Amino acid sequence: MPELPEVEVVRRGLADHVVGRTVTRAAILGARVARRHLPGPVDLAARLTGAVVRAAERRGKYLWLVVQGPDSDPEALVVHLGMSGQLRVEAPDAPAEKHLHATFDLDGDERRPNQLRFVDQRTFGGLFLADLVPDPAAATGRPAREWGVPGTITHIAPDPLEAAYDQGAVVRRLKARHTGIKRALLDQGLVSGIGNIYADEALWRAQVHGEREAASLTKPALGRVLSAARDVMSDALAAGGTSFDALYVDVNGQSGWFERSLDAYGREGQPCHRCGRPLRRESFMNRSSFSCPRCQPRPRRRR
DNA sequence: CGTTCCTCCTGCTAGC
DNA sequence: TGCTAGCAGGAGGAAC
Repeated sequence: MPELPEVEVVRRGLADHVVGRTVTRAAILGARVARRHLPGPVDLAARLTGAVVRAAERRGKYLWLVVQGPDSDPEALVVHLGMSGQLRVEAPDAPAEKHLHATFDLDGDERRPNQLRFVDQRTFGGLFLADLVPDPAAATGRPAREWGVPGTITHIAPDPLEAAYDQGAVVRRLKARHTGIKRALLDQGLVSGIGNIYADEALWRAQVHGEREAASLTKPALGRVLSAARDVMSDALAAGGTSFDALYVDVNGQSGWFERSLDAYGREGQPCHRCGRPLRRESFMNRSSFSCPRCQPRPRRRR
């Protein structure tokens, strides 16, 4: 499942293979992939045709291409991969994938594949156009984003790897949250980019159970959780960023996933890498959570 | 506003 | 063998 590191690998691939090129033809296959583009798929395709790709940007799990038509201001083609979305760069005559939802032909460069494709099995992902606005989360005294951010995703908080991220501010907001720390980590309005896998990894590193009430943790403990989240995603990016094929903007998440060294997620019954106790799996928020019964004791009262 | 719950979707696996 | 149920889960919106 693509979380911040996987999406960043995709963004880097787009920066290498798509930025600077012009969309000569756009095709949206089916309405669902463009459901968040309110004017509809025909409008989306029409507005992309002839646009130049200026940049590839990301905040948390959201990705966007800065695109600019010949007579218009730059705008954002926002892409969310959902659970199974992939962006690939391929030859236009490559066989259509089973769950192909959009194609974007890119202007001629005979040495490079020249069709960007959006493929998504579970169709939680999608594409839409948005105006670019100044980043409301820009921290004073830090470099602002050159192109701004899409206006429709200003509710998404900065992620731990970007300049606008302010860990102290997130700690202060966590101190006011009367909910489980894991639930809070997954709230993209508080800190973005963390999904179920990296939430479990961060909590394992910080030795905190996910059902501990956020507000009940000390500020230093909250800081350790957030630092662990930043570090584990940074480590995953370093490990996954090296192995993608030039023909694929993303390896699809799979090869990065298998090579990743996880300490908690999916390790039910396997020994804790710190203390040796078998890890447990708990069902929580209708999804699985993995933790060490010794290093991450459950809170006495729920939450 | 904060918080919780539900829903969207397909493919794979476990169990009968 | 073939069926069903359960599971995976990001994010938005409804409901309280």
